[in-house]
Amino acid sequence: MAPAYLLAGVSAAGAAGCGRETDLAGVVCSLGCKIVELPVTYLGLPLHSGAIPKNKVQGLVDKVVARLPAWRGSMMSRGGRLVWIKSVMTAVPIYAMMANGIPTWAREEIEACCRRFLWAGADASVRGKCAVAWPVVARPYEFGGLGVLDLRLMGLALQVRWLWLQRNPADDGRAWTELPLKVAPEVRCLFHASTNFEVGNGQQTLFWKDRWIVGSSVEDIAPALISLVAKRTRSSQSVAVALQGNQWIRELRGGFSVQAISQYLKLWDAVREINLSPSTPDRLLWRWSSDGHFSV
DNA sequence: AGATCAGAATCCGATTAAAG
DNA sequence: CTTTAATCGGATTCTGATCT
Repeated sequence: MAPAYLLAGVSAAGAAGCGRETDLAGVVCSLGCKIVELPVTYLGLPLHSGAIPKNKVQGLVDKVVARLPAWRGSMMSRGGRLVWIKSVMTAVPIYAMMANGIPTWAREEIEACCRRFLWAGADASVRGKCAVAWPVVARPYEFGGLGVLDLRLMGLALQVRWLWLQRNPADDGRAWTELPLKVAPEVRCLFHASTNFEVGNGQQTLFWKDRWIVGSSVEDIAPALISLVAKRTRSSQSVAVALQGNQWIRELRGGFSVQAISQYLKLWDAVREINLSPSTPDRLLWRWSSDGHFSV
């Protein structure tokens, strides 16, 4: 049996009284796990009840710095240092970026480290030695860069991956699928802008938010109409439920503006043509790849 | 050869956003 | 509602390339 860790704020549980303590002991007994006080390092990552403290993140930055060659590249050509950056330096933070994401300051410190190494080598200062700005270096060759990984964009992509795994109907059966996922708003925007749903039985697709009507969402077609729907409904009602006896129309509350009426008619037209096929599940498609799959 | 220019990093203060 | 952190814009600093 795989070892499991039950992580709990022991001080909080202790304050709650001994009744809780015995409950806890029962859980520990039946699960065969142990109790650790937060914060803790789990699978090489800092785990914390609140925000991850700065010194834990600093440890990650230090790990990248430690990967600099001992002689600081004084014996390496600039091309050699570039290869080192691409294959070693930028690979170190990938794991942490995938799990939690890393704060802006940490990413900038890692980039500054790579920048100093590439342009200045063993010299301490990089001022005035950079041939081109770092955002240019971090572009693919075909866009005039040196093909170094852009850590900000890679971080976004790695976070989008969680949303993809959560929403992909072809990939269900994950225990955390129904749990709320905490990602940055721009990650959600990127996911929304990059994905289409191909509706089958309509159970996995959100009627109001997802892009499922020939590449656009209800939000795109009828922005004025959206405000008449309860927030909770917007983020939970599936296409299947909404189309069942035109339930979606009953979700519209409040007075219609002229604009809303015209958008309502437009949406009515678009939705009328949709036929669900109960036997096929919905499909989630990544718009930027030919096979519709997301990969990083 | 010396002056000047261009491009980039870094520093610093002010504004804005988030957390408790 | 206050404190703290993040972000932004402008000023400064630095070096190599170019011009006179």
